[in-house]
Amino acid sequence: MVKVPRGPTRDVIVKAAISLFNTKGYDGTSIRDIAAEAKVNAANIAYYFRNKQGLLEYCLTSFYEIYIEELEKGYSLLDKGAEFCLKNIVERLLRYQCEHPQLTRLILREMSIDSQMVREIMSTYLVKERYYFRKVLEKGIEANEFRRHSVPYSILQIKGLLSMPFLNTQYVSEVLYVFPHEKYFADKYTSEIHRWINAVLCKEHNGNREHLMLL
Amino acid sequence: MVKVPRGPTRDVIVKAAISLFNTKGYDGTSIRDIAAEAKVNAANIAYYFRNKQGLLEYCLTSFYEIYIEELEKGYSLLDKGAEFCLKNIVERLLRYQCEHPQLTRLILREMSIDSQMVREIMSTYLVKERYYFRKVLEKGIEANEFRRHSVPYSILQIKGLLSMPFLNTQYVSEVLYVFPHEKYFADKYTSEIHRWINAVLCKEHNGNREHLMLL
DNA sequence: AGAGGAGAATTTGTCGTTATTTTTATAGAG
DNA sequence: CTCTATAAAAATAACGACAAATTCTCCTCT
Repeated sequence: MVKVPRGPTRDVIVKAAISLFNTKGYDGTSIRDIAAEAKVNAANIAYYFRNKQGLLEYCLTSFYEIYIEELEKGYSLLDKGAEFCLKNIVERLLRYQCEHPQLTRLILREMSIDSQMVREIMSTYLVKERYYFRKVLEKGIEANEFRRHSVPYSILQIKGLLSMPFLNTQYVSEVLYVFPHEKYFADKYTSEIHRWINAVLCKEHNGNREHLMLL
Repeated sequence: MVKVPRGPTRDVIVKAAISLFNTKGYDGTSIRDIAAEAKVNAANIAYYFRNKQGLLEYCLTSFYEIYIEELEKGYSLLDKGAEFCLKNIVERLLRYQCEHPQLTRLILREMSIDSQMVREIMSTYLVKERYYFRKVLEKGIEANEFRRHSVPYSILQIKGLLSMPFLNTQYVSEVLYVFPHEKYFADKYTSEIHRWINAVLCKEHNGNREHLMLL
């Protein structure tokens, strides 16, 4: 965990860094770029975050701290039923990701690189994430709410459904064209994933067969 | 399209480049890295591919040429029904991607960066890809095979399902643990997506409600 | 006055690229 | 078959640009 001095300059730097990492990639962004974008001196970044890697670590951890908190809030509802719990988790995570689309995209991308650095930073969070998902799905099968299915595969699918909209702007732009108000996107997309949960995971379910048309 | 001299050295370079781009990212890989990995001199890369970007272009286009060909082969079966056609497309694309996991991952990652370069190289192929998917889905709705649904959203989902396994090795490793023989992964995963097509897209369908359990 | 935050300059290293040279392969003439 | 002219392929060396990190200097508060 990175310990970082506080101050208004710090937040300006973080904001600029996230934006640039997002559009140009971590390796493609220089400290000078960030300094220019944030309108601060390059040496300040070293002061606040020790070095470039420290800045990235701070961005990632500060995001995932909250992300896992949201996940845990949803998970705490497991006693109200696996389906309800899973849908709540999906809603929370999606809303949070929609509030931080740049970071979400950045993480998805940098995670796919074999740099030990990002892997190490994230691995703790990812283990937790998978753990909670697995518990919910297993509980659902146990409680006869969900059909028997391959849990790791379903986790992979859920994670994919949650990640997709942030990964490829080309495809998302088409969806956003259909859902023009971005602020409603989280809600709309949440309900789409809920329909997926109904159709693929749940056993026979009232309303399961309703039309998928949203337009 | 890039015109590139032939020769055994060229293929060695391409192989090394794909491997390194995949693990370290395009910006994170230097021409010297590639040269070292391929055990050739750095200047040869410039000789063969003009410059670093030329090398990337060659990697991407040579992949996507075949990718689109496979897509078109599947699309040509549209008169045999939208469901059949879509499943065939999925099977082809997934098999092809499984044969080139590194390139698939590389493309997914670099596409998500706002570099005009990659975007420009890929845009033609992506337009074609979306066009074919859209046609198949619209045909399916028209022919009353598929339920009415949001086509752009479904394309996003299909594309996501196809991309997921290559994006995040952490999650995939769990799936591969379940399906230990990698060569069968394409088949297994294809059948999972087929089940998705049945559950989410198709109207009432015999065998639709069978268990999803694969183990 | 002194501590700590911010800017400037310097150092060191690496990047992509190019210009040039050396080696290898190919083909034609004697 | 040999020798040489010619082109292709590969290796070498070096340039200019810019990156990150470090150090030094200046400024501003209490």
